[in-house]
Amino acid sequence: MATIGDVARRAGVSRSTVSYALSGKRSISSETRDRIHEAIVELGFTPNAGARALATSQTMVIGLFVHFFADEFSPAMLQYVLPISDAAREAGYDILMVTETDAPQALRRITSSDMVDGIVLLNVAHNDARIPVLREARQPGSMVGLPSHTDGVDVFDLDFEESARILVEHLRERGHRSIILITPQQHVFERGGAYAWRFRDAALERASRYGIQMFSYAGETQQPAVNRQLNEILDDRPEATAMIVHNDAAIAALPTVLHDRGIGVPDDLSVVGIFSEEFGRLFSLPYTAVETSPDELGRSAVQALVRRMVDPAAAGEYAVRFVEPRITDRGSTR
Amino acid sequence: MATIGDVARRAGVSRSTVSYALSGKRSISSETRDRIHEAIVELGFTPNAGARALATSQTMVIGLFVHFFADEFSPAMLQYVLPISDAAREAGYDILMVTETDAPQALRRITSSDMVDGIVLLNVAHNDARIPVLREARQPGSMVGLPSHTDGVDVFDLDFEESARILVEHLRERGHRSIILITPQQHVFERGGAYAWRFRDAALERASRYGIQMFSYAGETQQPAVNRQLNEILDDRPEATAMIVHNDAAIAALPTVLHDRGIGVPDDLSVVGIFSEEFGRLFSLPYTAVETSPDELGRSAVQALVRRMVDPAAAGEYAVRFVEPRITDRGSTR
DNA sequence: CTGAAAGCGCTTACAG
DNA sequence: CTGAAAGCGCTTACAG
Repeated sequence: MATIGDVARRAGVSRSTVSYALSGKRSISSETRDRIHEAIVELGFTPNAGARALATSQTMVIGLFVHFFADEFSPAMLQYVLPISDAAREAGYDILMVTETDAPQALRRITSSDMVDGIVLLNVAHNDARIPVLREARQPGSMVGLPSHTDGVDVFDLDFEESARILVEHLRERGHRSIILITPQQHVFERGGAYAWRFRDAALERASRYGIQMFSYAGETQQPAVNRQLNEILDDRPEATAMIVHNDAAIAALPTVLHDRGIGVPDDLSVVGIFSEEFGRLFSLPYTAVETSPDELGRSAVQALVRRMVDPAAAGEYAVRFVEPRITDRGSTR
Repeated sequence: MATIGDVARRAGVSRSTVSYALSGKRSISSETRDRIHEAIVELGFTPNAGARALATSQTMVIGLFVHFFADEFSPAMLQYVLPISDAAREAGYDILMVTETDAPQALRRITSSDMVDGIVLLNVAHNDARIPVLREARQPGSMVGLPSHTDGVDVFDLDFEESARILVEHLRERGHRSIILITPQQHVFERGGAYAWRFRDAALERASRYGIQMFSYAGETQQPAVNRQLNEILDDRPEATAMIVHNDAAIAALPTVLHDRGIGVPDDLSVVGIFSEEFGRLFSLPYTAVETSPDELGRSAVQALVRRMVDPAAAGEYAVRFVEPRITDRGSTR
């Protein structure tokens, strides 16, 4: 493979001149620049990334940490990964994707060997074991999901409390006084997925303030349990006139279940959910819902990280930023 | 950050000795080894990946190229990505994930800057623009999916011809003489997804050999078109007693459509498909199907690549390997 | 069993 | 506007 030395020789200049021609960090006469460019093309030269990283202490790579839980409904995760990858590339970074089970150890390995310039964490839990490791790393970190301790990192998440209030309010305005709430799976609570209780608690609080009856259930994960549970809940609560679903597996299964029972939406039951537009399209979900904006969240996390990698001093205070929930009315309530 | 020099000084040895202690490439007295180990722990030393890559010409990173088509039914892709990531890590490699639209250019960038030791391609098309670039690269390449030109790369794919034959045979044995075939979307054919016509052509060939009537349709991609089309097809072909579905979006929608029409499986219609076990679980698909084995395919591609990266000479001839289809009987035929 | 030195391929002050 | 040289942090023949 051609090195910068080969290019320099061919162009009859020094290696430093080639380097500067490449970076544009000092002015070069147009003649030499042309000769260098020619030599580069002829030799098919591309700077070696490792050498460059060693010289500059910059890898132009972002480490992306994703968890995939075998027992979870996974198609949603991709909606975060893609915008993150796109946003990174737009800023000139590549993505090192890490899916290891022992994420804290992998995080230590990747950061302390300086394989990346920054870290994005997905699936962040309330007491996330990756956070202390990240805080000790040289590289800045950014994430989607709210951990208990947010100092030293940039945090982005949907405003789940407000999302819950919007949906309860939406149903209250339409006169509903008895509502079923399907929350994420029990293990999401156990694992510390803060969005689960942030949404549930806000919904319960708002309901009780209005004297609305709310029946809360932690959803099942896998079929056929999901369908069975939905049926049991509907049997249990014939008085409920509406349903709030904060659970991907449950909402994806709901159309079939309701259809089987001959329950019409919104005539017999009002249904609202919280999911991304793309998820809704994938499963043809006809329900009014709060948009979870994975695209916006992923991109924001990368942009904040890039700002900090480029200029740690100028990036300002670390912050928790909540994306404002928007409701999309699909006519599934009345 | 501590360097190998810091460790050497602290342990009172030379840098080379530290390096050899790390790699185990020559014997070290147990005393010095202990002193070195102590110094490493005290200083929290981890070798710099860039420096190591520069010195060894090995990055221990694999480039993974994935396409995500906005108009495609995407949850299936993740089933390949995960096993690939796992298999890579087991062999000591990390994954650089590239999702760029202009994949050929990205591939050239990544390989010629020596960011990776090898390449895995997903979503390979018949006339894939990435293949010529890959063939010119220094790094070996491995892929899932069958391109028109396979020299210089390792290729893994399901045996789609045999899959089609197995399913036609399965229905023929049960006396079916009139079968609907739903193939992948039209754009999959246009884009050169060879699996689409390999399966379809083999199915048609086998059907015609037995004098079985087969009605072939290219499936729709997005809802609500998917449901509408399935209904039209069923209206069109009341004489059909069975259905073969080679289309993720269609098979995911099928339970609802059949239910709505009051068509019982297998009493009124026999249905077989071709999808992974995990995909079937995700959508609760009750259909007998050929298993697509994304796990096995992804892992095999990585293993072949690792063999070639470790010892290009010993890895032997490049080959196309087809995974043998296995049928899982879920009782949806008779 | 261990060390001194060269080299991997870049970038960037320092000089002119 | 350009060059010679030092340095980034490793590994690995070469010597002893």
